Amino acid sequence: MEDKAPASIKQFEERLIDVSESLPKRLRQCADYVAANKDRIAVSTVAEMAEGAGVQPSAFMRFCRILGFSGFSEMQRLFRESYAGGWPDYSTRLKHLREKDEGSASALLGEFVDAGRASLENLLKTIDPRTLDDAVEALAKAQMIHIIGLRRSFPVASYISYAFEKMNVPAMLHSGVGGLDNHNAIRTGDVLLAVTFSPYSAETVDMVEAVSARGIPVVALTDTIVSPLRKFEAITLSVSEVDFGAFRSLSAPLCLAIVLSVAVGTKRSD
Amino acid sequence: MEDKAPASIKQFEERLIDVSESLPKRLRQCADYVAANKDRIAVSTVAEMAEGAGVQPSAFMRFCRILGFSGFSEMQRLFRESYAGGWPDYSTRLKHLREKDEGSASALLGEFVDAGRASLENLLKTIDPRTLDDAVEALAKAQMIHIIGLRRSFPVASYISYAFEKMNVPAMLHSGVGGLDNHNAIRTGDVLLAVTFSPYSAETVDMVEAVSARGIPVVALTDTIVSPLRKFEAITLSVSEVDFGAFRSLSAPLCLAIVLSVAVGTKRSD
DNA sequence: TCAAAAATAGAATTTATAGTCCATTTCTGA
DNA sequence: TCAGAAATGGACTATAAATTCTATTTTTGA
Repeated sequence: MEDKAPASIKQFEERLIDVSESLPKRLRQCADYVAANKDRIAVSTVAEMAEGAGVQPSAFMRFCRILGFSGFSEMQRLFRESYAGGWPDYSTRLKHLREKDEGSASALLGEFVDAGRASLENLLKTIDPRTLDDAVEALAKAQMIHIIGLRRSFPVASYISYAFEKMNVPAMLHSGVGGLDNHNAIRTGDVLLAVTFSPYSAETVDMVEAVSARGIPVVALTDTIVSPLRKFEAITLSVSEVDFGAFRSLSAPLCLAIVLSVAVGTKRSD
Repeated sequence: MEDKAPASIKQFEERLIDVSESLPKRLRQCADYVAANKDRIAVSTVAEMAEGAGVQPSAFMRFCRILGFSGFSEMQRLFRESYAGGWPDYSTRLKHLREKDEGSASALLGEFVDAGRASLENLLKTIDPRTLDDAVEALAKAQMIHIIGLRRSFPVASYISYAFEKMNVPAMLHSGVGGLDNHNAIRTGDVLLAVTFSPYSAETVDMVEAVSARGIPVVALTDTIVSPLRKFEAITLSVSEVDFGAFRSLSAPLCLAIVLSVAVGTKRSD
């Protein structure tokens, strides 16, 4: 009843405060319980919420209506969506895009910008500061930093290499030019910084394996936890970038890469 | 199948890593999607998860079983229970990071993420759709696309090169390996795609000049309007990236680069 | 104190979602 | 190349959850 449903958590909270003054007993219990347990809404059933509030499910339903929702489900949707951070569903959006705008370049731009922003936001949420610190620490102590990252990961690797050079950090980019490998350049006291994303290039995985076996520390920049680099003892920073079609904009990995570089550069200059 | 269900997120992750090596295609997709979107499990239905992973719901069910659960619900319960509801939203989280020890790696991360987001937003506002279309048009008509971008711009250039190759667009990256230039590879009918940001590398500017004089079309990806490339007749896409300290995260240029690549690739395949 | 209105509890119904089954396709190894 | 095994897609069923309905209780105000 009343007007329309809150469209954001903020609006929801305002509405809750508004309304809670003038509520009868049971509905008041609902309001109090919800206020204290907002985070449960996304993952509970009405029955559970009702029990928590000490009321009947039907009472809880009435409460949802008073807040302006059509029912519990609608209210729950608000919380579920805002939780997952609005990770957009790209495969379907891409389909739409194809049909609608015939993939006009500016429409594409909008999608990629969106994907990039979501990825960056997610990066902030998922990176563990401790692991990041460990990675910086390890790299800062290295005599020399070896960087590998091929194919899709090559832009990231090359940017790290550029940044290190600018900051006078001794680093070597293993780009495999001319098929010349330089595995033997990696010596005790050095650290390997490996960048790889699905599909993981065999060369990178091999190098990590070989180097790791020799007891040389490895810092890995990869996607998700199922990356093959997990097998080895490496300090692993995982970043997930939203796919859009077959491509990713690399925003998040690059952002992390530059942070890593600057942090290492700063630490070393102390 | 297998033994018993994981009893914690940690066990869940271990299990996921364990099995993910040896999974067939569809189940592998499930594993990858789940690894990258763990937070979604608590608030999604099987149908949604399956769609996200690009598989049938029944395949996703099989996947849950392989992980040791009796079905999706049991797996979901694990995540719902351990769901602490931790959403400090993006802006408050960012504030925290900033306030926390200045110069720590995570604080830096906050700054770069923010800079990246701002740059992307700005990109959307400043790109002229007409110019973008012109650029796509020109590149799509090219017999061969030559790409140049050195130093700071090299990651962008190399990513474009990667994307073109994936989409079967004939392209050549002029990376200057070994100081071997291949200026003569650029022939009538080709187009040059030049990427350069301040400080503009002389090699790139020279190449644009030479090529432009021969009447070969040039598409330039550069920053601001004072770029030296302005002198030549080029289709110029300008992107400004927010600086943070001496470095930029390249989010915006890369985003534009990938859009350009995908648009060109799509157009050519018609 | 009593009648009317509002609120509530619990059962009944509807809907959404998980979970199952089997025909078809795709791999694998001789 | 082919037979057997594994994997897959999609329709089907069972189940759990949301929602509605109504009889009963509680509150309100004259």
